[in-house]
Amino acid sequence: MKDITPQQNKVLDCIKVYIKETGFPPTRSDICKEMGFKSPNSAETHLRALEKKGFISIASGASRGISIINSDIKEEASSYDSNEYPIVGLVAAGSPTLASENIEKQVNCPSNFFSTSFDYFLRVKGLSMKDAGIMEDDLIAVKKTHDVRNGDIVIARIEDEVTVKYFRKQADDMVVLEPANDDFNDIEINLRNEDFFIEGKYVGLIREN
Amino acid sequence: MKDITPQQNKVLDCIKVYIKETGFPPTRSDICKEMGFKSPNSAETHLRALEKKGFISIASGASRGISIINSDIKEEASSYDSNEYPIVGLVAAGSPTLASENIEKQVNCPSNFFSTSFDYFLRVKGLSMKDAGIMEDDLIAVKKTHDVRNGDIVIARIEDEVTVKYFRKQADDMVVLEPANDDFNDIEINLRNEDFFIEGKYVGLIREN
DNA sequence: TATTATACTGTATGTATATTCAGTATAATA
DNA sequence: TATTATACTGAATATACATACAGTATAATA
Repeated sequence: MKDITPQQNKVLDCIKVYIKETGFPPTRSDICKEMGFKSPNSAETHLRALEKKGFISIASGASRGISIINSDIKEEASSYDSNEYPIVGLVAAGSPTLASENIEKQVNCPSNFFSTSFDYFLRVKGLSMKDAGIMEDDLIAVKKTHDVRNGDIVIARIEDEVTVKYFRKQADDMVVLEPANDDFNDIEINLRNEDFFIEGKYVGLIREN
Repeated sequence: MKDITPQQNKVLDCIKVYIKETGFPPTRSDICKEMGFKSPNSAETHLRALEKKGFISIASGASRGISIINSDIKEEASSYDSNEYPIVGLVAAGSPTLASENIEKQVNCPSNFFSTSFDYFLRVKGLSMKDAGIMEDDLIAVKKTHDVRNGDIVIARIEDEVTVKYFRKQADDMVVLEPANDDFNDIEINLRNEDFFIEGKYVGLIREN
């Protein structure tokens, strides 16, 4: 996923504001009015770019069929610096962020709760990161990013499986995911022939007892 | 606000579910599919009734122009009560709660953040509870209470030392504090001749990375 | 250098959609 | 008893809207 451009970010913000104010997404024409465009195609191309980069999804054929992916729509809404963050279950298949049916619930949390901002909570399954103090059913705060360094704890997707592990880039085409538990083995990934994706970075943890 | 009929309630629910799942409101036709109606006018009349009763608003002329009034999200936001909680350093001497000079800082946190209410955060020193996933510098949410049971993780004070351990009452005059780390030994306390005090109970944990 | 991504204007069109009108039927008010 | 609210079917229509096509222009890659 490439970075968002300033103009695309403006369009994305404008969509979020529109939804917040009206309760439903804008049409291409609405976006033009807000942004000052004179052609609906200006909005259209921005939407396609945002879709391609994973910030929104567009329902084909449907009017106003825009939905924000893992957004902080309420960001501007709340006068306090708190947000609703989704708790995503670490289920077997697919990207954890995209599947709306995976959202357990929304929790309210100050947005500056951790030193690093974050996008969602992931409920941990298994004990592969036990020695890092990450236990079953813990909620880990995930920041969506691809900028990870050796030694970071990352949320990665290999094929259809999502996992939390230490990240280590061994070579240009080789990544090793290391568990923090002697009962588990390292996972070696050949980037050339395996579908590997960094969903984000572990920036904090919450445990309810 | 007038009473809603069961059927209207079903329609309202169906709209809410649709928005939650797709990110945008349904058309009259979508409602028909969900509800089993055969005419878009069935949906239309229900929408008008719901609008009249103040449950939704309908933007004239706009497609999918339905917005939910008094939605769950807004209710949650308005009933959101947050508090400042002190972070107390687990320093050598004295009760952790009382010493104001021990307060690292105040953090904002929703009061219903953990299933159990709590009173302050304690910054953990040492690794004696490592196998319980409690690591150095973690913040543990502490509820001030004396009602603890065997197996609970408690914040206890022995003489002038504050510690976090598993609690086990061995006999009427004997309490054992068990660490979650093989490198540490159990602490046996004779209640008759030792100054022992339960500061509170561990109800949650927060870690910043 | 050719190509791709960004960032637009402007026109056109099929269809998705809101919305009205015409009915049928039942239960609850006034 | 007349009226109003509820709960639908079915058809018709103006328009709201997505979306494709045809351009122009600039900056960033390969």
